[in-house]
Amino acid sequence: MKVYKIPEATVMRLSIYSRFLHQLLEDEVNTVASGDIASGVGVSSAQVRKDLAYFGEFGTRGVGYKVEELYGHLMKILGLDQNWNVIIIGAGKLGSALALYKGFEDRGFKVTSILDVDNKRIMKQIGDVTVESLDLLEERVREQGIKIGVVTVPAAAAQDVTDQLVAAGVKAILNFSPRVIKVPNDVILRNVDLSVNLEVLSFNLALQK
Amino acid sequence: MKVYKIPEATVMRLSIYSRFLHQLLEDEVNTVASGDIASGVGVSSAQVRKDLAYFGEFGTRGVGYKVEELYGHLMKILGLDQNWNVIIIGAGKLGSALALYKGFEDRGFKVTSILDVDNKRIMKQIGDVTVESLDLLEERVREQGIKIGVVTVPAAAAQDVTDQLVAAGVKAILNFSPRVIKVPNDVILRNVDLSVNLEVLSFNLALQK
DNA sequence: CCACTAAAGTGAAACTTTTCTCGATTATTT
DNA sequence: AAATAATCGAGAAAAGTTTCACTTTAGTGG
Repeated sequence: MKVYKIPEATVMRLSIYSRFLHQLLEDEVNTVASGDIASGVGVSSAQVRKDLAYFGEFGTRGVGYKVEELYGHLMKILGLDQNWNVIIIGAGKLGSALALYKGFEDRGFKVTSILDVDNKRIMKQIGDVTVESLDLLEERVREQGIKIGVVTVPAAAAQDVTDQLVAAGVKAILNFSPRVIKVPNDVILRNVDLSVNLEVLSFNLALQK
Repeated sequence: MKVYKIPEATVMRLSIYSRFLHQLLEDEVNTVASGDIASGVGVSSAQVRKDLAYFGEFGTRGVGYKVEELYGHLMKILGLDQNWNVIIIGAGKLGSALALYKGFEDRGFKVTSILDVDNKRIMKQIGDVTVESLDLLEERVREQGIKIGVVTVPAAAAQDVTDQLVAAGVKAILNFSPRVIKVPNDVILRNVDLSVNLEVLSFNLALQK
């Protein structure tokens, strides 16, 4: 089985499957068929099986998958069998909300640093992290072994902050700013553009009128 | 030219192109080639032309596109030649951050209602909107002509809140809760799953190790 | 222990999206 | 006025993704 290139859509679905399995675990369900997962998350059963097939054979023909076992596999595949320290740059409303977002902690992401340039925000307490100066970026990344950075600064500052994260050795960046930013090839970038998402809705609404 | 089915990826890129064009407008650039847009937002020039081709012929061969004109077309296509009133359900950190998010206002999305079930949040002031009881959902949707709802409630409440939005006549939903929710066919749904995004990063980091 | 049923796994087909290539058109230069 | 350069638009090709249909295997009931 070749694991050359996994479609990003597959990875996103795996993440969703894993959360669905977690629900099943809590309900003490032991086995689950691809069709159950499929109807639970709104895809086809063939899709579920194809997605899993990239990584191995986890099921038993005629029976299905053991929930706990498959869940373990998925968490491992997603790299969630470990904890990740995360740094957030930008302590505005969005950065603060993300820092306090329970969904991250539940999945093994721990926000260990929040930095900002604005003196009014520095020293502010967010959860159990204190906002610090952006000058400490490199130091915090190094001492906390941070691989993942989250950018929640205004568009104008996004590229600059990203460059600093890259220079400090961060390997993956989640960008919430509404600006296209560039990173070297060996750094993984994902954009969560809140406006784009609303605009896709707007487009579809305008279309059906 | 058939406008039967536009890929969602195309719509998302149009949104990004339009913001890039807005920058050019501010810099008083008059014309732009598909290649300029392409390198500005990190796609291929053929991709830009194909995306635009779904909607018409906006350029001049040998020359390029008039920035202002193309910008106007894109805004129209995206349904941003009008303002949209938006209701947010869930006045927690994330809901509050979104309500105050400047990027929405800039693009014609106005948050006119924020509702919650929690009495501790009701009456709170967020920007110039006061948090109100979820009981007012139908009333506010009706009187404010709301088509777009944003769900920022905990996973357990997401489906229930969504059903209420649908019942009230909302036609498009942006779901931030980490739960797969179901809507009728005629309602447009988009999910912004913050954890999924981090997990895609985690997957790729784990892969390259 | 054999027939039957359920469901995973898989190769091929269908479909979708992106990239390539090239003819057409416009502006510019000589 | 003709040659040249730039760049769009579109059909074809390529690549990628999803769905289909079938084969295989494990468990179950007679």
